[in-house]
Amino acid sequence: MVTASVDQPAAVRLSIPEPGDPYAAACPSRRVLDLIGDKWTVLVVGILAEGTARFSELRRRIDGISQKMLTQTLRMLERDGLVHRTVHAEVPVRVEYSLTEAGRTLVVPLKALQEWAVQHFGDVLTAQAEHDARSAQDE
Amino acid sequence: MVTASVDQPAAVRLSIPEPGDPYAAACPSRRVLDLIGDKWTVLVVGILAEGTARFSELRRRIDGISQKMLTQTLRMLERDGLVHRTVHAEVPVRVEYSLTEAGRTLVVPLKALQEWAVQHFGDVLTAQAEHDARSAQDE
DNA sequence: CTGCATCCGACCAGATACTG
DNA sequence: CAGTATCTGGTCGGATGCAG
Repeated sequence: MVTASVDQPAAVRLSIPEPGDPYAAACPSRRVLDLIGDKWTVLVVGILAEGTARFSELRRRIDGISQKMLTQTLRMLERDGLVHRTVHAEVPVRVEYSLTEAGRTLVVPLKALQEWAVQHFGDVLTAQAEHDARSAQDE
Repeated sequence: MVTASVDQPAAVRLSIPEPGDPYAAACPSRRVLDLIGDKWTVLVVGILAEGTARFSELRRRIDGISQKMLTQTLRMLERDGLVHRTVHAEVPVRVEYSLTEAGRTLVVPLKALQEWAVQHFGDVLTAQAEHDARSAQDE
């Protein structure tokens, strides 16, 4: 996998405005945006923010997620150091997931986003309906 | 255009727990998460937060975005009522984009997220490197 | 219970060519 | 300058079957 040293594309001739400028393709902070770009990540972190949860609990509470996607999301979060995985050597196996210290810091901005979503999705839907109605007329 | 027909899975047999519960697949707030799930959206809104910008300016400042993706992103944001599009009937044509009132409310949580990204991507990269090193050992 | 491996269809996104 | 149209490879993600 390796994150390869992307050779600075010629496109970036401007000095970088800030230390971590997401607008430069080469900037690693882009990877972080990809992280939240995964729609499941937001939901998983949201649940783990409440406390430790088992695999099957996550699966049950996140409506529509497949086993594959949940595993994949958790692996990624683990790799990023945001989620901790604990395997209890019992039979049957019990696996628990929880946020790490770093993971907990992500909760704050994520909650803000979630609240925005809840507060504004009504407006968004209305705007969509109006827009679509107008588009249909123009045909 | 795409807008994807949301397939209502039979899985949604539960009544929706809360007015806007993102954990229910049927809840429209999921669509809002999809919105920010688009990695370009965050960057476009970030630039427009500074003020009006032309198409080519956006294209230039967002390193790596294709013309097609920029158009698509802007159309989506326009449909959602977050971005306003103004066409100046000149030659050559000039088109300007700006955030609507609703769009500006999105800037706040998005900025928070961007700041988190800038502040923590170092930790994330470190965690990844350690994780990968450990994985390589186990082989 | 928790996961990995595989197959496979659907959608995404880049490249290219053309228009007002 | 600011798009639209189309073709296509690549990726995502669900379903299924198997394993520790």
